[in-house]
Amino acid sequence: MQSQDTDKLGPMRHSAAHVMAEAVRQLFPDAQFGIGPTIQDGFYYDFDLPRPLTPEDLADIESSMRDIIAADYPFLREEVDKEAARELFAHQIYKLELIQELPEPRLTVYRQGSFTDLCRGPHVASTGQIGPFKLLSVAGAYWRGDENRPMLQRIYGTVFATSQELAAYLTRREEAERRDHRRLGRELDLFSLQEAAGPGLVFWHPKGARLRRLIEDFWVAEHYQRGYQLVYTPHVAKTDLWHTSGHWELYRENMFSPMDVEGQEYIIKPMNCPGHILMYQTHLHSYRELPLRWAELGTVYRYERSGVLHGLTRVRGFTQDDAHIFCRPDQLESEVVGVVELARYMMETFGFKEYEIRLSTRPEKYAGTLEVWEEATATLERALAQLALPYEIDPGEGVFYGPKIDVRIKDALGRAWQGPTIQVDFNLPLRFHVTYVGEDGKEHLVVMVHRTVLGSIERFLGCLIEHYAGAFPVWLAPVQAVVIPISDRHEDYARRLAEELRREGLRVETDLRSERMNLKVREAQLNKVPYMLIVGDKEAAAGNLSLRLRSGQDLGPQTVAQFLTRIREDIAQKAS
RNA sequence: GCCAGCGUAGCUCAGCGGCAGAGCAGCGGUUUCGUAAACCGCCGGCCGUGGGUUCGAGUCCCACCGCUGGCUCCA
Repeated sequence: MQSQDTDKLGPMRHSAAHVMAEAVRQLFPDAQFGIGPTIQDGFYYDFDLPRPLTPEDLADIESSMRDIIAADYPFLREEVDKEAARELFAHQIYKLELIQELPEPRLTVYRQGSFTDLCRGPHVASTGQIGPFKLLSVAGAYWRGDENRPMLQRIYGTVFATSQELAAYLTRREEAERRDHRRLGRELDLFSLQEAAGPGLVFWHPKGARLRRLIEDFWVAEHYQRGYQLVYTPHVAKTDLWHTSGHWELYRENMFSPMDVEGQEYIIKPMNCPGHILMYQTHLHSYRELPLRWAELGTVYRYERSGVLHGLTRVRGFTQDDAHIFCRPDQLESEVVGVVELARYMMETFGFKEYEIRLSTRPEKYAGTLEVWEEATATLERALAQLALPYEIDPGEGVFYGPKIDVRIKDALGRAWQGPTIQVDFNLPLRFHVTYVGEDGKEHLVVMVHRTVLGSIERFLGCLIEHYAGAFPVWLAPVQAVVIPISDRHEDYARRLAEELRREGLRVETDLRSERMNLKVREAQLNKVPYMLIVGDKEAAAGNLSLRLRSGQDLGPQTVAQFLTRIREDIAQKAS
């Protein structure tokens, strides 16, 4: 059923793109046309127009599209040779470029009504078969994705087979907006970004800091348990170090400018690896010591172009949950397995049940020899096979210094986020001459693995906020319970109850404002506090509490012991 | 960085050449209440910043800063 729908949806969306192009040409007869493909949730078409599009234009285009659809023009497929195609699109510079580059001698064009487009198809039989649609937004897009080429105007739209599905899609977008971490970050008072400080720099408010610390504590405990050791390294280092590492040459565009300190140049670190390597080199290492797994919640600063900054997910200062594993070649496979297992455990703990794994192989520009690349890539494949994990190969997408495994996690709305990454590095051990003394008494180059499981704390928290829609499970909730007295005379009891629970290690607040209970319940609910403990005459007399969940459920009277059992269970399970 | 849009009170927004507004939040009071908003009052603004046009500029123009949606890039 699903596949039937998607089978129809593709041609429908592609056809809608053609209809949109026709409508745009009605409005702008001199428009130059780029390409108009289908995408994940709809379609787009790129145009070169004499003036910028306005929201009113979108409405006009939509109504022309409705006319074209109502007229039910058939889509006519036609095969032409390149010469004929060039004539057909004689005034369309972008189409001519496409024709020029297509390898096939014969091309296809599709006509509907008065409009003809170069297109492989397929399309629906006629414009009338296009389902309910909506144009969504206008954006600039470089021709062929190249920032040195002209910028075209792209219109995004979507089509569904039924109006119910279209409505469901639009509702899903609204839901995503409600969960937006930037909005929830403000509403729940978790973090802020401030113009006075500069863009892309995050301020963690007390509640957000609490959340962050809880995640970091969990992260630290898991790492110690799995044989990692924690380290700390400085935030700045002499520019020379970055020359040695190769970052100055290869990563400079992402680095902040050097600063002068007593005539020496220093740079704020964009990565943690050189620091770990310097520590490694403070003494000789025997093959018996390896692997060394050094982890650091390392805060790095990278220059990002202003236009790419976005909430917590793209910032200029962030903390990587970084680790570098120094190991022997024969240890690489088991180390990779260990990292993937750790990553999987952490992701599942945070409620991410679905993910996709990609293995990126050797790019065109690379460090090291073909042999090491092949060996390392094969090792990564063996590790994934050992774990029986399905994965896709991304050819040529590896970093210049080694192949990598990327994990993309899916959140509660099915959106994909960049999660754990594991990268083998052949470059830095060579550049810094990072070695160990082997069984044979000789020096051997270590194999170095860079890995993160959360990516960066900032981005991960952004993702987590949206995943949970701000309603964090009890073990992560900045405030786990709020005690709500019904009237002033229950204040003492409320205080004592909160104090008792805090002594049990729980994060409990009291709401002693001179407000009605209804308001306090409402606000606790809006703040997504998991438990509301309501206390009035009956509770004060009985020494118990009345329990309400943020789901709205009223569980009635509970003893303190009952509540403790319940919440401890939640915390232990890292559930709800 | 590029294209487009947007910056008015802490937040959400109205005002679009002629006296800066509303709701919520905050503060003060009244109310002491049984599971999602009690009532009354008060405070609150270099209308993002700088320049220009005009008798007069939140309002029109220019530049810069920031944000939003994309593009490119990315943890």
